[in-house]
Amino acid sequence: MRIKKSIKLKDVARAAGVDASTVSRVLNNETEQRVGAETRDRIVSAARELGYKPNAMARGLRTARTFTLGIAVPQLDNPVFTQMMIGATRAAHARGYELLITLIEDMSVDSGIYERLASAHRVDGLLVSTLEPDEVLRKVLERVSVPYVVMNRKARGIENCVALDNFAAAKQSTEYLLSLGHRRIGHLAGLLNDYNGTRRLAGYRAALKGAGIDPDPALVSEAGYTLEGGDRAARALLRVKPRPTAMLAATVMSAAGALRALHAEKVRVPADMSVMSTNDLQIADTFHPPLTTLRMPLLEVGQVAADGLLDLLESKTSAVTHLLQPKGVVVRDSTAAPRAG
Amino acid sequence: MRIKKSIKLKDVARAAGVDASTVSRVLNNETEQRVGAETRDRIVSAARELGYKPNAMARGLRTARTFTLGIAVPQLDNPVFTQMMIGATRAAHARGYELLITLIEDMSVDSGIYERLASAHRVDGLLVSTLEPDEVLRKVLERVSVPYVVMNRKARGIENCVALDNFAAAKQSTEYLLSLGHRRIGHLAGLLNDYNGTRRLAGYRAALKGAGIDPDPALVSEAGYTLEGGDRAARALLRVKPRPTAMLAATVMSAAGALRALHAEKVRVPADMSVMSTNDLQIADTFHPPLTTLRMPLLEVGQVAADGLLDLLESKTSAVTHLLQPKGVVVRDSTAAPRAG
DNA sequence: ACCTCGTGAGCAAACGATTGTTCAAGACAT
DNA sequence: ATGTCTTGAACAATCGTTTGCTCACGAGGT
Repeated sequence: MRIKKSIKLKDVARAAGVDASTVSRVLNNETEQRVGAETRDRIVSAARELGYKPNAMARGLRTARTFTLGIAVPQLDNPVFTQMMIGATRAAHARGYELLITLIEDMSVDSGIYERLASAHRVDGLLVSTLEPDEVLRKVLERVSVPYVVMNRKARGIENCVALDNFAAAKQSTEYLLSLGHRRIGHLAGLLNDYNGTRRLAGYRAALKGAGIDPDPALVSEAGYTLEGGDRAARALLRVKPRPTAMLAATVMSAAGALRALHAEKVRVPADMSVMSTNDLQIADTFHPPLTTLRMPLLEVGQVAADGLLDLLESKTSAVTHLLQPKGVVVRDSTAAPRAG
Repeated sequence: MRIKKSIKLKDVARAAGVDASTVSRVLNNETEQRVGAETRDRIVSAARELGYKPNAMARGLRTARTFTLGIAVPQLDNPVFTQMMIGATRAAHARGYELLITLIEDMSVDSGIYERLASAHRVDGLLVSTLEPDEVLRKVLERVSVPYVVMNRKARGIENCVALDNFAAAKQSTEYLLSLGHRRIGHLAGLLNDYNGTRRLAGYRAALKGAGIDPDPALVSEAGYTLEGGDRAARALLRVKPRPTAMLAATVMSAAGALRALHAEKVRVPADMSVMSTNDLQIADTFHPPLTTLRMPLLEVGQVAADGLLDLLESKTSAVTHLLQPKGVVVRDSTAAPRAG
């Protein structure tokens, strides 16, 4: 393949008739350092003309900064994570950083983020998203030698987290269903032992109480975040008497499972049952009927986390803790008022 | 945040009572170089004990190898690209390489992959997937100073490509529909000016001819790769007389659009119309009815491309050209025999 | 006229690893 | 006992940048 000799600082220096150190200072905008205006011009144009790009390795060695962020996610075939990645890459690129991606399939055994990234001086900081329990996460992260921000959860004992306000999400979703006239609303809960799952359950309950309804524990069924889970949990709710008129799913995937179960049981959506999800994905449009959702700023989680991490690195801030708010209901066709009577 | 002093080669050398150069040779398994067995043991255990990890920047500077691959994709919210990324990360990690991700929104203006990655010595090679026309792609890539492999297409004038055999995919899909008894099969084509789209169309035609059926041009409607496109193209096919009994969509997304249109037009699937897609995605399971597809080795595209690129880098091969084959029909519920008569 | 000071730019030493070359010491043959 | 090999390991240069320091020169103050 093509071999092009690369332009070095020295080449620019020679072209401009100055020392390499002077070129370096000019190109790095050292305002404190004094360089004549005319010399500066000569250097800048020489650099542009030659198409000079600093060697990232050399610079990284000298300055101990890589201008690279690591992002560790457990899956790539889940839109939740890829949305965050999109936000993170945008933010990183906008500030001149690159993104090194690493898949952490099992954090408790695979210490990749420590060994490969942090310890090898490949990244200046880490963005981490994971499904592991808090203690496991903390244990891994305490070995990490660079600043980090945890995405999409609030973990005990970890300061820098950017999470979604899933309490508000479930509350607002439930309130939307209430506003349609539903009184018996079932909840296909996420995992009830994790942060996001418990926050959603609390938000759902808060909305009901706010409407003067006493939450019925029989209407909560743990579905996790999968199609199968949603299917199973929806069937469980169908057996409850009196039957609910609406179901609030934690995720789009579990809502899809619910829709499948409802189709199978010949329950019409939305005529006999409304279904909605506390978060939104593009594929909600492909469902039958298209799924009403609450739009959550998933992309912004990545963006805010990356920006926060960079602020941390540049000492513009000392802590990154955000709780991002829902962005409103996306009304599609899976919700309607309950049938009279 | 935590600052840990990092262990350097010199630290290991001091601990083992030898010179840094000797440590380097041992740790890099220089079989040619002679080092006493006892010394070797002492070094290895000292390195392990101290938890030594070579500084990637320093090594990269000296060796002009970064052990990093760049991967450039136009979107991250499209499973086609994320599947390839999964394969690529697995292959890269397995061979000790990291993956630097970059989003190329518009290749003709954004020369990111050249400026930021190749020219700055941040990557040893590039994996590129893009939707741009061949000429644009070639123009951008000819500036790139590192080896590269193009994923998911065969581009004119570019040697190293890993593509899917979409001719075979469309042919096998069509043959499956034929085997169910369908004779009038519509094709929701991809874009007819790109490589994959034309290959699929050809495969679809070949299958029909193989069954002694003369392809009816009226049964081909360009749908592109979107929900809307699939909806529109499906409606067009419904107007053709006599009406087809099956539709072959290029992608899962356009099939979703077709399902939507068929629901709206009260055409039952699969009773009145079979629908299938020439490629598979997880979300096909969430459709109503679940979509019959052909499984394509999307993940393997990334894997093979990354492995090929690494072979290229290590001079184990001089060219990477693969055409990956379909992996069989995934029968779900959207296909059935046509109704008698 | 001499000393001081400010300005602009070069010198040279890092950063941490790799690698060509040199060197010391023991083995062996003459 | 002397010279030649072989073996094991140290020495030192180098990769391309950044950055502390030195230095030359001209201006300005006394």
